[in-house]
Formats: sequence, structure tokens, C-alpha cells
Amino acid sequence: MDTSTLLSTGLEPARVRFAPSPTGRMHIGSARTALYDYLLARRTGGQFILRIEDTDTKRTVPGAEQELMDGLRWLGLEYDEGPDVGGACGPYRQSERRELYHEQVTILQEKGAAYPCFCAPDRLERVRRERQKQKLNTGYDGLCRSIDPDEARRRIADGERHIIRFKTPRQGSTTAVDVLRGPITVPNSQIDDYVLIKSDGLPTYHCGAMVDDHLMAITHVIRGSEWLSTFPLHALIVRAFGWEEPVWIHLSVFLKPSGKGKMSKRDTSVALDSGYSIYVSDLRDFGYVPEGVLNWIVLMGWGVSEGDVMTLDQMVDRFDIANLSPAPAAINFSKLDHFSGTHIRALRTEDLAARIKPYFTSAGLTVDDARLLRIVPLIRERLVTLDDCLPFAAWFFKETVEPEPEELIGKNLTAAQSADVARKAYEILAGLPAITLTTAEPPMRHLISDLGLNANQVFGILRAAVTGQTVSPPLFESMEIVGKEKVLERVSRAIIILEKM
RNA sequence: GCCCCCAUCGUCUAGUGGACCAGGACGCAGCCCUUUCAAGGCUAAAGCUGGAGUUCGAAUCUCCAUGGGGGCACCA
Repeated sequence: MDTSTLLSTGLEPARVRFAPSPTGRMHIGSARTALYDYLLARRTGGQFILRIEDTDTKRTVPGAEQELMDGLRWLGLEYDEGPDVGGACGPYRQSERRELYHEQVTILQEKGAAYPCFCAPDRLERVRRERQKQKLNTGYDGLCRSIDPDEARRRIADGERHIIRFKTPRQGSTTAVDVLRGPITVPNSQIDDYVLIKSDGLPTYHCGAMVDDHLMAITHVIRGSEWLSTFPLHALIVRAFGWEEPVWIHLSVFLKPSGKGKMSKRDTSVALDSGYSIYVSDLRDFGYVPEGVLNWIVLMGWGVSEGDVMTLDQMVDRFDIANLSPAPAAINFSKLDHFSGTHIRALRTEDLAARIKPYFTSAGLTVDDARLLRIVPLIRERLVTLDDCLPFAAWFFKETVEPEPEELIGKNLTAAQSADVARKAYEILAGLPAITLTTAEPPMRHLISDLGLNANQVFGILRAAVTGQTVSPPLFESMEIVGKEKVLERVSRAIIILEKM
């Protein structure tokens, strides 16, 4: 089947939908599906649609839908149609499309491809156990298939509780084509008479998704491989309606970092303990940049031969569904760090400044924008996540710093020797018209050789004195920003501390 | 138990019968740079799950085995 390649190379605009159920937090698996949806839509000049599949009223959790929308927007995956933006095929919440499903399923019943079932849950349970004992497939036994349509109508009119089932062909087999795997054939005996409409009147996924994909003119269905087993059923339903099938693409699953099995609750908490998470909002809170997260997840299940650092637009240019991988992928968090840091380094100074500013203000610091702009180039290549800006630069916005006395002592020196070094450095710095990298470094280098010490020892003392910490951005550039007055003040304070030791 | 899917360095992957003594990236190791921490540069180690076939020729096609994954709900 070459249609997939054809369609994905931009000849025809694709209408693609991301259809999550609002039952929990948005994780990277969903994000990656949405990303691929988005890429295919943009690549072909089509539309990317958000549809909320909230037909399980018991499992729907408040706030989940909002988290989904926030997550998509944070990642930069703007959708063209959706619950909060509208569109020509709305409503975009399945719970608001009840009548539509009933209309369609009625048509299916008239075609003889669906039927009402009055069996109570406890009978279903009994049947299931019985068939299991006989080593048969644990499906519905089809009892209600034989009910006369008129009698069924009467019972429904009497208000009898019922559901609608799909009448799966008993004989033969069904073949459906997945872009990544080719034709998949399953004997029809393996496909149950699945429920289409539940007794609460809402459709199951099998019904809701198929009806909506058709009504919304979806051309490509990208979803998780957990749907592979019911894939032939879905093809059967679409065909029973007489509709054209979309192009089907089943993505691989994400495995835990070890590659042995999928992420469990335990794996999730282990990740959390190391500062990682599979949840999109956590990643945002941890200071990862969306560009990095996107680059990270896009490469799990898709590959490029070279040049794997990409922006969203660059992904759009290169994306092709035919290159997706059907094999499961193990999550690799250290790669997330790599892509996050790489994209942070690529940000323009103003952009990065705007992104890290909130971290300082949240820490209770008052941020001077002009100063922040000068700090950014100094810390840019040191950040893996945005919140790393705090340990590197928070001290810039503090009136005073509090170095640990021991840290003021130079390597292999005594406190007294260190005080002496600090005094000499003070004199040199005090004699300068202004402290900058170009004015301060040469004389300080001279001091080092005059004293017969090394740069590490002398700069270490000054670093602790001026920044209050042992790890910091480059010393002289930092001093330049802090200003001569404050540098001298801090060095003299360090001298006093050292003399008291 | 039944059905379905998958299989290239530790991990993500490129590879679509000859251009592959298998390319890139992360990580790891070493070296260089260096003012701490980074970043950057260079170098190295590391792989086609196994077995049968098809073919002049297989990582690439077929079959089997093994391993892994998914599913068997009035959940999605």
C-alpha cells in the first residue's frame, strides 16, 4: 500500500485528530501521539483536531480536559478545531454528541449489522465463566441476536434496560491494513459482538470513535497499539456503515527505561525521585523547555539518519508517517536532559531571559531586566532545565552573599594565606577604574605568578567571596555585572572572615 | 489459555537484496580546551536474537524457534 507514503508527502491535506479520554494526567505517550497528529496535519496542510472522548462518566476526572488542553498549548501543538475553539464538526466532546451516535447506530440496525441486547450483567458474567471453562473465547454468546425485531422494539418501548451490540460476522476472517505493519488478519470467531451503545445511552469507544472519525472526515487515525487487537473490529464497523476507511497507524508503546515492560506506578515514582516524570505538566514544572520535550518524544518511534536536533517546524518538514517504527521504545531520561539543554542553548538571549525571570521572582527576588539580560549569556550553556538558573544566578540579585568560611580558603592554603591573597587581590581590584574581564584578568594573572600560586587557588577564593558559592558563572564576567563597589565590599568582608579563622 | 504485534550498539534509531568490515544520537571512557561548573572539539569501546531456507549475493525476503509487548469489559 503506497497510499500512506503518498498522503504523507503532502499531496493531500490530512484531517487528523487527537482523541484522548479525560481520565487522568497527560503523559508523554499521549503527547507523542498528539505530536505525530500535528506533524501529519501541518506537513500536508491539513487540520489537527482535538476531540474529547468522555463517554465513561465514571472514569472522567474533573480538570483532566483542561490539563490536556494546557499541555497541548504548552508544547506548541495548536489545534484547529476543538472543544474550546469550535469548528465545523462540533461539538468536540463525545458526551455532547449522544443523538448523533443513536442516529447512526439506528442505521446500522436497519442494515442488520447491530442489535439490541437485554442480557443482564450477571448473565454475561455467567456466560463468560462458562465459556472459559470450555476453553472457548470469552465473548458474548449471541443470545439476543435471535430476538424478533418487533419484540425487541416493544421491549425497548416498555423501557426495558438494554444495550446495542455489533453483529460480528460468525464466519470468515477480517483483514485490515496498518501503515506500519501491513495487513493484519484475524478470524472473525475471535471478534466479540462488542457493545456499541451502553445502557446509559452513551457509545463505547468502538462506536463513538468510528462514528466521529467519519462525521469529522478524519483521513488518518493515529493511535496507540493497544487498539491493535480491536483494529479488525473497527474496520468491520466502518465497513458495515459503508464508509471509507481512514488510513490506520498504530504507534508503539513506551517501555520503562530498562526496556523490560511498560512504566508502572513504581517506575513512575522512581523517575520522580530522580527529578524526571512521564507527565507533561510535571516536565513543565521541572523547568524543561517544550522544544526539548518535543524533540525527545518525537524520536521515540521515529528516526532521522542525522541531525536529530529539531524545532517543531523542522520536524514538520521532515516528518513522514511511513518512517514511523512499530517497535516498542524504552524511555531514556538522560536524552531528555540532552535535548532540553541543547534547545535552551539555542534560545535568543531575550527569550531565555523572559523564560527564567519567573523563577527568580518566585524565589522572592527582585529582578532587574537589564542585569538579567547581561547574566543570560553567562549561564546559558550551563542550564539543563530553566530552574537551573537559580543555583547559577540567584546570587546576582541578592544584596549580600553568605559564603561558608571554609570555602573561602584556597586549595592547599591556610586561612591566613588565603586572607593574604584576598588582601592583595583587593588592592589590585581597588586600583582599577572599573572591574571588567579585560581590566581585571591580566593584573590578577600577574598576581598569581608573583605569588607562585595557581589560578584555581586565587580565583577560588575570589569566587567564594564574591558569589558566595564554589560553583558559579565565569568569575570576571560575573564581577563585571556585580560592579566594583559591591565586589570590593564582598572581598573585604571575606578578608575579615578569613582573619578570624 | 486464546488472539494479535514486535525484534540493528546499554538506550533511541538510519538502513527497504549488492554503495554496510552497518551510519547518527544519548550515555559511557580517554584526550584537548579551561577559572569552578558547564559548553565545545577530538578519539575509543559497543550492535544486525538464534536456526533453517530463497538468492550469485541478506541486517534487508520466507519459515520456525526464542525473547519482548499488547489485548481478550456496558474502559478508553
